[in-house]
Amino acid sequence: MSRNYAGLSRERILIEALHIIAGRGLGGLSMRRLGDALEVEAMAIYHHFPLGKEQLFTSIAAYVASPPPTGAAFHDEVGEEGEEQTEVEERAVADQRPWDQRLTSWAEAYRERLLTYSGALSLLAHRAPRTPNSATTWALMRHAFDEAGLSGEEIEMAADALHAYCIGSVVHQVRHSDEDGEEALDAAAWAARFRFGLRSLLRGLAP
Amino acid sequence: MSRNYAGLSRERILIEALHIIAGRGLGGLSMRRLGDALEVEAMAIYHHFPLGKEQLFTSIAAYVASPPPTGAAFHDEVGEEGEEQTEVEERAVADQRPWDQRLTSWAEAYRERLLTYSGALSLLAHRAPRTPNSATTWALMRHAFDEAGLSGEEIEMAADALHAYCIGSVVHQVRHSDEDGEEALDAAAWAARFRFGLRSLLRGLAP
DNA sequence: ACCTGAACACCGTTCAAGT
DNA sequence: ACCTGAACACCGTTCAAGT
Repeated sequence: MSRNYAGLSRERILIEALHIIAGRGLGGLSMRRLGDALEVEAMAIYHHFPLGKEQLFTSIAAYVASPPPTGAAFHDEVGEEGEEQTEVEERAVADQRPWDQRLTSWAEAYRERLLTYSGALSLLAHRAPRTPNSATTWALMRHAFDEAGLSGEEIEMAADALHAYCIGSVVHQVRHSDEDGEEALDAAAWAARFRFGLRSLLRGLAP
Repeated sequence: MSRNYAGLSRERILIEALHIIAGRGLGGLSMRRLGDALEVEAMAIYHHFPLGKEQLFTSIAAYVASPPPTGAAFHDEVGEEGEEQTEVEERAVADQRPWDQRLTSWAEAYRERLLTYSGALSLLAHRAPRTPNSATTWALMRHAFDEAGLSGEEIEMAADALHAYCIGSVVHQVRHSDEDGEEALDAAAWAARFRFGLRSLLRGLAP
């Protein structure tokens, strides 16, 4: 074929990659299959991800780990503050509920997102992307844990613990929900367990 | 070569695979490279792992996630109670320290093991092996959380939360310790953060 | 700039064959 | 039972070429 300006973009490639991962698992994602799904030769992808599959993986990890209501994750690494981001930050600060309710909302949204893209979960184990809104999350944490009475390094440690609990909960659920065991838990039961542990952790973190 | 009875075994293959993962990462583990390291044709591995690489991965996950002082993880799936296991169980029950100290010891040992084989961490996200001593761990949890005052389903939820926190902490550390950020944490700092969150979680779990 | 197509080195797995 | 060696389909990536 002569011309094939397929309107390829990083965003389209990323979305299609997530489709394939959702359908056939992470191992089912190959550059050739991704090219087929995009109706393009596989090699065309390298024009948008010059560093190849590893770069694609990193971008997927960034997309999954960040909770953007807009397409903030697709902005280039240059950390220019988009309008959406400031908006999110303002909303986070404007939230007048008590600190534990704010963190509960954040944690449940984060869990939801990780669960939605659970097929890409293993990518998060070795890739820490510089997500544009990680600063926003950090601001939210600092604000909430400060209100809770923590100070200095305690805030950092509490934020780490909360992140760890969220990621670990989803990993734990994904690990065990494929089980054929006697009593397999449904989604609601897993959510209840998540909230139980979350409540306990937040209670224990407050001095 | 005519004869090459290389004394191959599931255990030798597993150990060598972990070596390769430690040195070159999970992506660097190929059947052919594994064969080379064992001084054997790659295809010989299929005699010990007939289901191929997927079975090898599951076995690695089982080995990493189980804390056997002996080689308990290599026993066949047939759940015969080995002597070592009963021994471990007795030791766990004989531990006279308060419940939170017992769980702290368990959690720190679990974390240590996950950290030792952190290269295989992503395998744990999608494989829940029937580990021989998972029953032992469960007994320890039940005993400890029962002593803490939890009852019925609360004990299960607390045990899940503890597991989730441990896995998530290691994932979080591995994700971020490769960072080139301004203040990279050393191993001791990460351990301190782990203990801080663990203490908080256990405190919050007690009624 | 954006995409193609052939090529290269590597991969997992099957299968018949050797001892 | 345990391992070899050739073969097959597939993979990631490079590179010269097309528009």
